Amino acid sequence: MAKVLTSREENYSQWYNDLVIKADLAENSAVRGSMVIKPYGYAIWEKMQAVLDKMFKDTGHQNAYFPLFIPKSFFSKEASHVEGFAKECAVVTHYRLKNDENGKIVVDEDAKLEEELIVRPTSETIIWDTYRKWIQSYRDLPILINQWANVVRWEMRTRLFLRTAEFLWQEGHTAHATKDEAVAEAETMLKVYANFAETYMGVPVLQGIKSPNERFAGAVETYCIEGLMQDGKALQCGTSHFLGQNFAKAFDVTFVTKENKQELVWATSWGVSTRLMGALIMSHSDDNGLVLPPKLAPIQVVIVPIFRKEEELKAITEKVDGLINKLKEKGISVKFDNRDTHKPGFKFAEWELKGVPIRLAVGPRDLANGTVEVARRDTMEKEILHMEGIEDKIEHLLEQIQINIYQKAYDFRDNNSFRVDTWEEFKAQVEKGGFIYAHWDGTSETEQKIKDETKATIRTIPIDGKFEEGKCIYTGNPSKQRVVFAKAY
RNA sequence: CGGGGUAUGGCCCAGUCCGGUUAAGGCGCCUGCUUUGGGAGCAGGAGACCGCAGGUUCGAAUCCUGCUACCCCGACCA
Repeated sequence: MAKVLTSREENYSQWYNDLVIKADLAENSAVRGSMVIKPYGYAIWEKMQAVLDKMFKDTGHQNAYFPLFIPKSFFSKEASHVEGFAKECAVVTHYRLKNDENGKIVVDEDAKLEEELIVRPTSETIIWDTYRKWIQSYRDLPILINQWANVVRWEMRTRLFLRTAEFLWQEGHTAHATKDEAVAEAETMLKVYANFAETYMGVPVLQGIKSPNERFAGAVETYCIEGLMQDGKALQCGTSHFLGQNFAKAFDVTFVTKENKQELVWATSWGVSTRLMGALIMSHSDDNGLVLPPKLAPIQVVIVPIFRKEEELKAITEKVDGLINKLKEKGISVKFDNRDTHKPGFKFAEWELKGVPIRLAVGPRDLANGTVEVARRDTMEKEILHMEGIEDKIEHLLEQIQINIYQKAYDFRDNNSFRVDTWEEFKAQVEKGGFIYAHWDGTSETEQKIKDETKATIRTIPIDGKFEEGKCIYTGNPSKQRVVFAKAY
């Protein structure tokens, strides 16, 4: 088989870059750091959106849309928030172009904006400025809103899906009357994300909270789900924030309680982005290409006819037409690849590269025997089955593949999670990769020093982590719980 | 923003050191024939102001100057 991908062993990040391009998911654009998401890649994102959107609505949220542009003055109202994002903001300063004396298009300096506009890196500020107008009484609460949007963070170094200057995401922004309710909301959405990652993406994730160093700018507490990629590096797959009353204070959002008292509103925000595409790719795929979980695959079953003459294709088409309908009735997406411009071998390789979970091949031999060749992408196994009742077997096989993909990723994480108790051991393990459960004294200084010396950061402090007395890996100071360290994307 | 590298048909790239007149090859593309159960073969064909702007020269992809873009490594980050 002709090799089109760099192998993972040879160069993991090159493998990833090759795969994104070759599987037709996305490509670099004319704009530095911004990508074009191609139809096949976007189809996966759309499936993710559809599932998540339903999950959000099932938990009581509604969609809305807020502006792309945020007045600079709004942005500077919450001190730690602005500090966190200031260095990566795109700023709009003018609203008109003109021809200069040489006929070149230039910015019209006369069209300077009174107040500069920030291109949103996230929407807390514009949303909380709006919520002030929406909220007067406890009767107006809670507000449970989500928006699907693009945001811009002017990153210095970018990678397709994992970090781009502009990316797509959803951001939920909720307002509550009590602290407990807001905390519960942040935790609920974390569970939604974890459920989505595991059940649909087949990516096992650790759930926990972020250390202060890794916390979202403006949050009181940041919750996260963390996945482990095949190269042993961690990838944050989603975050949910308990924002306390920070934004309510900054934007003066108060409400009157039943007891007629003025109080500040409690807030949360939560988001997942097209970065999930990166997690999906890096969790399951192999040296032959993408491996997609059936629940998110744009095409779940591809049928490749094997034929010499048009009459043969016609006979095969008649035979598989019924099967295609039966599969569609089951809600299974099928592609009949009847192109006569490519040979079967080419198609096999191409659909493997694109990660289609199941491939059926039907040729003259099968027509004679009433059979079909079934190949599954995750294990690359092939078997010949009778056409009779094949649709039930395919439905079942898709479920099996979904389970197997998750199990494989789970086992990988399990085999790459380590408990480490000495600094020497820790440094050695960081080099090898994986999740490292170690004791930490709870201070930002120690975390920073560990990061400076090893590049490993605290990915999460597990929520369901067992409390256990121990000594900090770095300082030897007492610790009550192991936290998870790893090198991260 | 530091350090390194690259720029030549749609893509990968040779040629650049040492200047010389049809800019080589592979992939892909088009046409035809033969093929089709794991990325087909043969024959023919189209496609390039050699990143941009100057300069040196009889002559520049090649030498000089300036610029721009992209990639890799760091600092920053979902």
